[in-house]
Amino acid sequence: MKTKKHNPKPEKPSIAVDIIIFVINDNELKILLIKRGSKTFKGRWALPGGRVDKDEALKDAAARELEEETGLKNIYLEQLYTFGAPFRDPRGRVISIAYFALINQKPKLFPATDAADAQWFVVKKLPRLAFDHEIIISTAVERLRWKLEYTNIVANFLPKYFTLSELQDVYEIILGKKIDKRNFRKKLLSLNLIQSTRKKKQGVTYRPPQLWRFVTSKHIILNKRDLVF
Amino acid sequence: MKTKKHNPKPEKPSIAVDIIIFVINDNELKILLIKRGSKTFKGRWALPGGRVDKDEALKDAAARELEEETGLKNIYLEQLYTFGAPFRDPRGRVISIAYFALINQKPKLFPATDAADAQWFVVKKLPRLAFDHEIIISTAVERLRWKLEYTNIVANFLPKYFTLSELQDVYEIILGKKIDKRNFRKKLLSLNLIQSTRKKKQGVTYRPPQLWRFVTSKHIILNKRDLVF
DNA sequence: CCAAAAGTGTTGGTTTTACACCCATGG
DNA sequence: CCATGGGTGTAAAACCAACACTTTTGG
Repeated sequence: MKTKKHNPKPEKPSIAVDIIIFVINDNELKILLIKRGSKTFKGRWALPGGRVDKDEALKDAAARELEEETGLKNIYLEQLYTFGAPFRDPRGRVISIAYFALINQKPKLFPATDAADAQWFVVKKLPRLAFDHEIIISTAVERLRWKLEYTNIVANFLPKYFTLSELQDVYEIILGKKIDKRNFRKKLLSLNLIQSTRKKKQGVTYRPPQLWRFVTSKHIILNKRDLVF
Repeated sequence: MKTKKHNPKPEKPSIAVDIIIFVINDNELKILLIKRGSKTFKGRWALPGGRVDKDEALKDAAARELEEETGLKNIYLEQLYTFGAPFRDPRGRVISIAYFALINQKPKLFPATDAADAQWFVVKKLPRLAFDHEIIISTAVERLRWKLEYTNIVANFLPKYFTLSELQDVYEIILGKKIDKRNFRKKLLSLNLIQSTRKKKQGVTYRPPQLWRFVTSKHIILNKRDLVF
């Protein structure tokens, strides 16, 4: 084989970021979707996202879009994957770098001006989506499940203080299966990711559970074998 | 917080793909680097890569660049990460989608016309590199190690028929540690990824080892606990 | 018969899984 | 005293880590 000089048509596609914002609410894993107001895919639901500014880092663009929709700053954000199929956007080529964010409560929403509406959807019951957003979302869910098992990423879904049952609930909701309570506690405690505060949850009508917190808010990658339920 | 309509300067950066081509050779993990002939970073070594054509899928662009440099087709290619820091390229904004490729032997090289040279480098002893390519490479090595432990990706480094020692060598080289031979065999055989051919390797001056092959060339994701040495 | 690498099992320790009852509180 | 979820231990099975000698071939 001889090298053919490759020359044709280098193009300048548009660059966008799309964000999957995950939250746990009402015992469900949910994501935020925006109802499209502009003509392409008008009325369909889509991931929040937008253009990357000049001299703006990709992650900063994602953080900005996140803040514009939710008002939240300093949120866990991770680059997911880059979607660049030639005709994924009917208006012309758009390469989208997808990020996902984890938040610990539903914020008030500030739907961007080109959106007709914004709503939280249970991940297992999504409406029809615009573009290739189904694939982006399922990639994100897969990654989330995966990282739940070998990082301390779960911390981002919880308030500063939480009970072991609340923590277990998050695992069960995302992994989609029941975990034995004793085994769950044994394992989590053995990892030294969380520590007991000496406080108890107030105002419950049953035996008050202890409150725990994560030892660190840094992202920790566990030993591969560690967190498999 | 009120939604500020976000409008300023959406730009059209250039899009490129960069490829980390891994091979195992002389008991070392190596990658292909290109010596830059054009003025920016002239003389420095860099990853092979190039522009994405109009209507060309990102992975196809990576595959094309790979073929242009090596003549190889139908190679395992996986999207690694997207690097888009605003000033990573001094000529202007370039967003690079990095892919990595695994090949099972050094091919003849066809250095592209804008390259002064192309060479294989041991990953642990790289020269100074252009752009942010150190970070791209270390991200790739990390991913490779990780995937070695929970997929059958290792198959791509081996010829169709191979011995168990050759397979073990690949693991040891990439993971950078010795593995006990008996435990290695026990575990690998229990996974049913490989099967014995009834043949033996010819022309060796010692007890001829059995030849094995992978049951499938499809990418398989193992049970998380499975392949940890 | 020598050199070289191939091939092969056992044991002890650790981890995982499965499983059920009593406790502390508020009403 | 009832309802509610909180909190706790044990035993069997599976898995992992450490370890050394015999075999087959070519020269």
